[in-house]
Amino acid sequence: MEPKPSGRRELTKAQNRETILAAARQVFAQLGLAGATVRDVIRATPLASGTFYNYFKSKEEVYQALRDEVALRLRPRLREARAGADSAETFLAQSFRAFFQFVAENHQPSAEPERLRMDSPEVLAGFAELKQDIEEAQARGVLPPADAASLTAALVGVAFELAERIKAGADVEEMTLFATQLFLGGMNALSKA
Amino acid sequence: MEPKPSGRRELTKAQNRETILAAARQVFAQLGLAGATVRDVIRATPLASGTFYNYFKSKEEVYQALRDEVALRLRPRLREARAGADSAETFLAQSFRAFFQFVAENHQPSAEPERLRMDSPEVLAGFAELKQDIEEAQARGVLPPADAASLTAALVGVAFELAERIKAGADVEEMTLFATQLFLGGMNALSKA
Amino acid sequence: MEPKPSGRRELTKAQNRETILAAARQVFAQLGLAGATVRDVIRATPLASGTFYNYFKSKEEVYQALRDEVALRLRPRLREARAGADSAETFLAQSFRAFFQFVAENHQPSAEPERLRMDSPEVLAGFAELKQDIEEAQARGVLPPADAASLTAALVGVAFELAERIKAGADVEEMTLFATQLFLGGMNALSKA
Amino acid sequence: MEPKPSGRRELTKAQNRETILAAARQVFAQLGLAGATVRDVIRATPLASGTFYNYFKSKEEVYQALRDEVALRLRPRLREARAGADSAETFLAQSFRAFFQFVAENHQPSAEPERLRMDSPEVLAGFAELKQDIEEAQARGVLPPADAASLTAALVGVAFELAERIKAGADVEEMTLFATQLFLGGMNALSKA
DNA sequence: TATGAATGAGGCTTCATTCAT
DNA sequence: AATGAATGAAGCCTCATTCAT
Repeated sequence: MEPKPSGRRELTKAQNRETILAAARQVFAQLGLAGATVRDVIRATPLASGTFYNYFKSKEEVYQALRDEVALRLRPRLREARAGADSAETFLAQSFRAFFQFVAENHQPSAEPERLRMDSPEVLAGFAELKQDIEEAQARGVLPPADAASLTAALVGVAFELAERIKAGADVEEMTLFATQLFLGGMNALSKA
Repeated sequence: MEPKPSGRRELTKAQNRETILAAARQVFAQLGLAGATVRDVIRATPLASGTFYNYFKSKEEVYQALRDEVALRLRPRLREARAGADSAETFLAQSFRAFFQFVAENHQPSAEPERLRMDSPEVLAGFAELKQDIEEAQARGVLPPADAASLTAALVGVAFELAERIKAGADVEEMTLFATQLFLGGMNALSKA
Repeated sequence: MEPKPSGRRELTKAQNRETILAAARQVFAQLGLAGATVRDVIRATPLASGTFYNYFKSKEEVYQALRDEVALRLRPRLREARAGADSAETFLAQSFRAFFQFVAENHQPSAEPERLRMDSPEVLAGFAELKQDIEEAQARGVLPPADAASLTAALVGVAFELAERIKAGADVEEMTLFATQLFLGGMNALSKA
Repeated sequence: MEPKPSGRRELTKAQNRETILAAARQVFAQLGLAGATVRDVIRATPLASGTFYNYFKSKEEVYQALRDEVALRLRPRLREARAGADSAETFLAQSFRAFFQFVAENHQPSAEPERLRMDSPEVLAGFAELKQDIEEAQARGVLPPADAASLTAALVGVAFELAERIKAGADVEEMTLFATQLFLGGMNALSKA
């Protein structure tokens, strides 16, 4: 009498997971991770409270999934941006542009300026990847030599901080140009020291 | 509802406030702002629960006091560092060194790498001050011209990100040198563009 | 934060609501509304503290539910009592008797002689109904003319005050007779004035 | 070196007590006895919290003092009203008029329609006094015979209930006339039964 | 006496989580 | 798998009251 559990069920499962993630995205943006509760997330959903636990063990797990999702969407774009780089300038400019564009597309005005925490496996992997790409580029002579770890940190720092200006309305190209020239000149100076 | 005989009267008001702040510093470091509760803070204190509310209205208020306190100790050191600068190199080197030294002295190992939120009035004022000093240094010819807002953001981003390396054990002088040269070369390039 | 295995599932929702109301009735009678706390009510129940909030938002809401419940049981009896009245005497006697009987049946010895507050919608509706019935009875000539609002107030005042004597052990019939004659004679006098 | 504790001190003491009572009157009117706290009363005062306990042991004690104060001001007026009564009509009319006038003068618009509780010694004494006066008046032939206890209850009930109408703006003389005639006719009927 | 900070019991409520349906 | 009522630990905070000054 029951219809056979076709693809319909699978779809529902995936949909429920997405429903929860979407609600969490919104709730975290409004309330911050600290302020949000599992209840808040559930309430922003047509689902029942128990259903949440079929998909996630805790608020933190959802948060983590959200961060990974971001990294998952961002990393390929960054990798691609760096892939075709045959000069320091293209390496930098394409990387910054890709990041700033992503920020511009995805940022949602949030009551909580909660800075993205960057300790999830996916995000850390993205950083490691960047460091590795820098080292390779240095080896290929595309980037001048300099301590890769510090350089990675500096790039990340500048990127995140200028991203705040993007969120506040600054122009993507302008920020890209600024960051690119800063690092072009800076790396040049570092390699001569 | 009956108070106990006490004896806690030996502690002055200011001392109690300090006691709470110290406990909060430790608790937030261990649990993070999100994870910590007012109860946790009180428990890390010899005081009674009600006493907390004689000094702070909420966890957030303590947190804010803590951030302001940091800014209050850091700002004079940064101002002083920049005050005597008669060249771009000294401006940058002394600023970075002061900041990195402060981080090295004050950082406590924390389970939560929770990045300092930078939206407290004191911290924001520190940023505004930096931007203004940069503009003045540019006017005096000490720093080459470039968009001061973006430059401030970039300096802050690099400083905070390299500070993480300091916390992880990196050398203050090394980081100072790296950052200084990065920006010396970078600003030079920017001013020529 | 771990719920215990339960077993409480045998009680239906409606039963739980009744359980809380019954406990509240008892607790309010003993401690008075002012003195009672939500905790007291919960403690007089086999339920968990959180369960209370599945049914009522506050102590006041329970109190209100209790008052309405009383009015809900009393009003039909009073209406019925007045319905068949074809003379002033039956109108009054049956009304007072119904009320005094209700009080005698339902009163529980209470530490707090807290007078029933009469501002709940249900109770007010009961008063309005009485006033209307009085006006109709006056129109039909069953009751002599007199200011209906004042008359209602007077009837209510006498009924409530004599109810105290009932609670203290006075006889229902005796009080009914007293009140009936008082108003028979009184209304007569008023209609002549 | 200290000025001798003249009458100044006595004045202050009495003033403080009055200050607290006045604050309590207001606070109870706004918040109701149940809702008001000692803190609320203190806050409505320029005094320190500890000072409260030099004058009263608890919120209830203040409340009781307030009720007694009312009874203390009302009783003499009622006694006087009845003193000169040489007929049932004057006995009733002067009593009701005195009471309604007192209500009209003293009532303050209150968020809480909290009915005056009538179990304080002072208030009960007032009732006993009334009952006694009624019995005396019956003995003198001024009032017709009827069960004095029930009659007292009925008078009180009507008086309090019509007082609500006074608070709502009804006219003192009108209510006095209504109540007087009701009881004149009513007692007459009762004495004949 | 007056003050007001300290106390800690205990009020109110929400929370994460389970589990019978 | 989905539901949602029940649970009770534990959060938040206010309260009455004391007592050193």
